[in-house]
Amino acid sequence: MATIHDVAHDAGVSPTTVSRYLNNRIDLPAPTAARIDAAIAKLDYRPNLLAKRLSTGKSEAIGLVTPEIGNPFFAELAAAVEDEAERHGYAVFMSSTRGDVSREIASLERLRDRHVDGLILMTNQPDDGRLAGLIRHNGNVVLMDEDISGVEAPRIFVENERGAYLATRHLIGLGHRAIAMIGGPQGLFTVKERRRGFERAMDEAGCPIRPEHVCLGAYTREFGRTAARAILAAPEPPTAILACSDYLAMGVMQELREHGLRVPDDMSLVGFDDMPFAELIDPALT
Amino acid sequence: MATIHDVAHDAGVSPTTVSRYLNNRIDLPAPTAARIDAAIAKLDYRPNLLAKRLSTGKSEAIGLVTPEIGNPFFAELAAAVEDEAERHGYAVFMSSTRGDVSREIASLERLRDRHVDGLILMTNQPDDGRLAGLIRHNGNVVLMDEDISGVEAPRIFVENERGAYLATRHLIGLGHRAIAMIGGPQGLFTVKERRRGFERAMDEAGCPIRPEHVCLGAYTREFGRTAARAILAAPEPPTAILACSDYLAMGVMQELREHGLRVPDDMSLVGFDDMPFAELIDPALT
DNA sequence: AGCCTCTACTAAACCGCTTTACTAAACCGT
DNA sequence: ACGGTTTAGTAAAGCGGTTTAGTAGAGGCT
Repeated sequence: MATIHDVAHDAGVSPTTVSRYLNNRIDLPAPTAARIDAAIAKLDYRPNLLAKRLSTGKSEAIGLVTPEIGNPFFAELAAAVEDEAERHGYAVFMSSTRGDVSREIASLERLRDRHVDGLILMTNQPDDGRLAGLIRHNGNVVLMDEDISGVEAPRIFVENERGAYLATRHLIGLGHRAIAMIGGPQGLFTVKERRRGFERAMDEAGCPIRPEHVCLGAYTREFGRTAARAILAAPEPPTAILACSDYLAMGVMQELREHGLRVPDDMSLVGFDDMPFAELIDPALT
Repeated sequence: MATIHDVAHDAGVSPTTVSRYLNNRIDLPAPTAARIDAAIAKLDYRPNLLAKRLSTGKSEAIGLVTPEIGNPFFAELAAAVEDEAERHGYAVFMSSTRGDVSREIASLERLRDRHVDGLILMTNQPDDGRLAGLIRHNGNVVLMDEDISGVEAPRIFVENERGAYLATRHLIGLGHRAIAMIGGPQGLFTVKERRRGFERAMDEAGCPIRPEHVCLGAYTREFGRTAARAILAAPEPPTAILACSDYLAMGVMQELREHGLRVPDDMSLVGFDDMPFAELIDPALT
């Protein structure tokens, strides 16, 4: 493959000139520029990215770390990230951590090793301090969806508290007073916030919250089922459930169905996230 | 950051020796190895990947090109690819083409530009020859899910013909004789194969296929709806539909629902792909 | 004429690692 | 004692760009 030297030689200039011309760091007289352009076209020259990166110290890539890329919620975010990155000439390295901290750490090491210039990090479990430490040390990390405490980094979140508040208001508006809430892992930022929104709505409406109607555990369909089972077994079951993710809601729905309960006739259900397929299931998920 | 030179100096050897030692290209006496290890630990040395890549000419990354990473079918494949790549120390650069040929071409250019060492390519539309040409020229491409004609490349496919055959047999086994088929874009490998399977099953059972019961167009939910509408409007509607992707099936389901038809009471429906959420919708998608 | 400024470049160092070709010294058998 | 082999390395040339510091020559001003 042609190198910048070949181009320079063909155009009768130095490699420096070609490099600077290609990077818009120099204004060349039209004839010279034309000669370089011609040489590039003739030799089908493409700059060697590997060399460029070593030279500049930039990898022109960002990492996108999600708990599970196969989860439509994250996949959709990933697609959007990729779109924007591409617009800026950046590549996106995606990885799924499967809730494994060591994989999250590995992605931060990729950052340190200059594999990527920056990282968009989404986690879904409480941090034991290790992530926070690494992020502080490396910089160039943006947190998304879920917070990591003790970190100074740009962060982008859903309005968790408000979302849960509105969802709960919705159920209260339908006449429900005994409402259960199912959420993700205890200690997680989104869980706390959504719970706060739920509690605020309930408080404002003067609805008591029974402790056994609040189930926290994981943002998985399986936990949705487990929690629904527990809630149904409670002495005084609720008439509505706020599931703090659509995955949870799907699990709840399955469990309800197996108990012969119909949504929304026998039990009202609201999800959180509005995943692309939420509207496809029957009944469509609120 | 420490470089290989710093390590070499600290350990009292040459950079060559450190490099060879780290790449297992040399057997060093234990004391020397220990000195190098100590120096690495002391200096917290991490090889500069950018430099390594320039030197070796390998990017240690592969590209994964999907029509839409937000589509669970591809997202799940992506997660599996990532798993395996990581096991081999490779990163995965993912991209969604949105069915845009120019994006598919761009990904092949990344291959040429050594952005990635190889490519796993999934397309979902017929190629006009441009892709085939580029692939032939670049090499190191693996085709997945969908074929591109005129290309010599490793390829991994679903058993399309057999899948459609079995699905159709299933419907026939339930007593259906008038079965419609909805598929993706005309000319696509998977479409042809699945259609062949459908036709074979129908032929074997002696069931006639009405031309207006075969709708080809796109692997989208929207086309599923359109096709279902057309099929319902046919003079003699079928009693069952084979939708050649779960996305199509979802569209069909929605349309049926809006027509007040129940699945499977009023119309049988079988999907293709077994997407992760296929079992979650109600009724669960066969 | 002499000095300054501007244009249009370039030489060479550098990024940090890999790899080829080579050597000094120790060992070994006869 | 000597030639051959093995051990334990090393020097230096890449890989292909970018960038800093600089220069030759033309033109302008006094």
